[in-house]
Amino acid sequence: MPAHTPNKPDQILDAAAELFASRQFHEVRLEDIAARAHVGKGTVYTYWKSKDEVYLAMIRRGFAAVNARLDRDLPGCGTDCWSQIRIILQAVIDFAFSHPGVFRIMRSGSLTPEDPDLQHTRRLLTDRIEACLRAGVNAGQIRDTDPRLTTQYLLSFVRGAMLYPPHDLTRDSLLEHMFALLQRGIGTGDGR
Amino acid sequence: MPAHTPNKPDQILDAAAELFASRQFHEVRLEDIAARAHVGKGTVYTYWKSKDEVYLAMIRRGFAAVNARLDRDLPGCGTDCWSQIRIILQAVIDFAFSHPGVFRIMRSGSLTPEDPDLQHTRRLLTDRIEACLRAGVNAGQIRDTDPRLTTQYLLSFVRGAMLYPPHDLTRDSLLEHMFALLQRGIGTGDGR
Amino acid sequence: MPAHTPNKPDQILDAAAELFASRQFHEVRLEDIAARAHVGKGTVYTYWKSKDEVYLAMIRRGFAAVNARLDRDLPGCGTDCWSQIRIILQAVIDFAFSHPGVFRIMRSGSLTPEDPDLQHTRRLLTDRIEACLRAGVNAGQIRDTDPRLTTQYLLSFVRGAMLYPPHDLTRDSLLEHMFALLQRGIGTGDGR
Amino acid sequence: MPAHTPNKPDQILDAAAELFASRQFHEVRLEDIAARAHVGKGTVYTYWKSKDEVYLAMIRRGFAAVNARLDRDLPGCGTDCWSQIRIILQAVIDFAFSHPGVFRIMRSGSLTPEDPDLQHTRRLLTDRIEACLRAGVNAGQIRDTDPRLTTQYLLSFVRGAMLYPPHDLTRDSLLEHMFALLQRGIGTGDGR
DNA sequence: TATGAATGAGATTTCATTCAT
DNA sequence: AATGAATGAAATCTCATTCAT
Repeated sequence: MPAHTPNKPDQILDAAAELFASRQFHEVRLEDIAARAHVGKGTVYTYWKSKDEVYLAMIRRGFAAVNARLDRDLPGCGTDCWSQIRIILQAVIDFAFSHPGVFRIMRSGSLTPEDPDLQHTRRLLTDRIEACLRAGVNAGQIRDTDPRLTTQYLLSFVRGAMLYPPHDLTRDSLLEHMFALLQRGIGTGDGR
Repeated sequence: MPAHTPNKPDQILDAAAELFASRQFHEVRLEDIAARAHVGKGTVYTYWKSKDEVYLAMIRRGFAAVNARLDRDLPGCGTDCWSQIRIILQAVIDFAFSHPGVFRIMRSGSLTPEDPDLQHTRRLLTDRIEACLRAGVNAGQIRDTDPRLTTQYLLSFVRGAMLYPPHDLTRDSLLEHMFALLQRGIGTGDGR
Repeated sequence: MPAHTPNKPDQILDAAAELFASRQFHEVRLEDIAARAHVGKGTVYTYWKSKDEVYLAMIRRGFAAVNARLDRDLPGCGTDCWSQIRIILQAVIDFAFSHPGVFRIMRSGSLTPEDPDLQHTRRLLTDRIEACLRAGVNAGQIRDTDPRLTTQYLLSFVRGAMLYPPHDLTRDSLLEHMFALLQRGIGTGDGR
Repeated sequence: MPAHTPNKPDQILDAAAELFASRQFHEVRLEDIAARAHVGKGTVYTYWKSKDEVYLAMIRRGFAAVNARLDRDLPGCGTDCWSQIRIILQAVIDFAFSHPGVFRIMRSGSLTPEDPDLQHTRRLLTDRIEACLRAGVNAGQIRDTDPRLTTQYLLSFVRGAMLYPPHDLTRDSLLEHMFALLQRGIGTGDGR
């Protein structure tokens, strides 16, 4: 019995993620999700109350995954804001490349109604990025009149790139392109 | 016949735009669109042959509007790439502020199936931006390893800003913030 | 075009009545009702919001029919309470024989939740019977310590008789048997 | 082992009785019954093989209880038919007050399909009442053209009274009201 | 014997679409 | 061209029942 056997809920969310990634919400039948997860329709309903809840759970898990990655990587990278920004970009880009469909939905802004749980998990991520930018401003390494806006840019960068990607896009090329744009766009050249 | 009386198809697309702006595709009933446009359900079908077609028509109209604005404003602004970029940003931001829901959808990447007509209209816009960037590179005013990617950034910037906007966001503040980021991020400082 | 062609709602309630008469609520599929009424499933939903609503509407119509019959017959039968009781019994028995299943349900006491509309229509009938009994008491033709209770008896009589009927039960034999029991049971022998 | 601890099957039927009393068959989930009886869902299936069987068992138990009461009380009350009728009314009314929901269902006439076992148990009760009435007719104490019908009345009386009871209804007031109606309605005045 | 997670048949309900007017 | 009553395919969701433990 391999230790990494996904439990039922994760197994179902994996299936949901794959399907919602390639089709609109209403084009995915709950039965398809169940079938792909190799469980019965009814089993899905033992974990969530409706198809909407499955959808939300899948997105929440996406944000949680990025947050978990940052929990792991940020503490060890020192206090230099540009190092941190690089770590953040790496985490976001890695997730976006691994789960492009989920990442697109995470930034779709079309969840009605926004549930509080999801709102919270998303805020965790954006607050983190914003805090990093503000720290950079305070340290004189960043000049930015609106870090809140820049936070949104950063996430939207990645989504836009994934949406209509140049044919030779790789994780690294995207990372370097974005990092260069940011460093020149809001960097002060200090910090060394 | 006053010029500002929208004709029936536009009236219907206006209604569709308002509704799709705040709810997912499957949450908007064709009946809702008809009701809000003050026409019968059947009338919608005299202009388009399905709900999907109405959705696509609404988005196409969005891209067409931005393109029309650029047709009008770009020719008169000279050949300086930064002037042109400013005009482009202004056009996109203006549209996004006037029709936030439609703009979000125009960049939603969830059109299934992608119809060729729409693909064409969208290309018209992105090609235009890309051409402008490349001209800047050639003129030595822009340093950019991947103008295609930067084109996507530019549009995604706006979408991201509109999605979770800071409370004090205005057309002008967004324009200046983005323009500054771009000019420092990919500008060479030459060209004046 | 015959004037008595039932309109769609009545046509549907007729079908519902026939089916609910012979099977439990959950054994009747909405599709069966629609099929028997020769309409599409969706048509039923243009008139009522749910299967429950159809069920309630059918019962309300039952009470309304008995009330209508009394509206027609009671005014012309004079003020003698025993004549009136006979008219009432006749109306109730006639309805019960014509629509045994519906009548059983009308007295099933198992509607959850009781909707106010139905409660009202039922009260119209029971109040009428009770008023008749009280008038008889006041006129010295009836001796009854609890006309409210007797009203319930009267309706339950009919239901009980229909439920497990002796093989030779007819409208007339039931009417006479009940009338005799009542006249001797609560009559004073006065009034002639 | 205290004698009043209900065994598991009775415990389950008690739970079923409480639930079926206030809701329609299809509104009660087997899971609800199990939960209220503090047993697992599967346990119910070790005693009966379907939800229908539980329902029937509950009703059979109701008739059996009334029959048992009559087995106890009738033998000792002599041969006078009016004493016996009083005993019968008392038994039925007592049961109806203790288990109003079950009694309503016992007389609901909506058991599908009628199972032979239940039919038998019910006949035991009605035959007993009918026999008592016929004995009274033979003894000249009762004048009744159709004792079978009267038997149904008697049970329906109680049901009707319980269904929409006057606010001040008690076991005794109901007993006296019914007894008076019957005695005057079908009594001959002889027998004392 | 007792359990409750898992199941899927089958129910209700919705809503895009049609078409007679 | 304009309508909206009628439709039924197809979706979501429920819950009686099973069965491995």
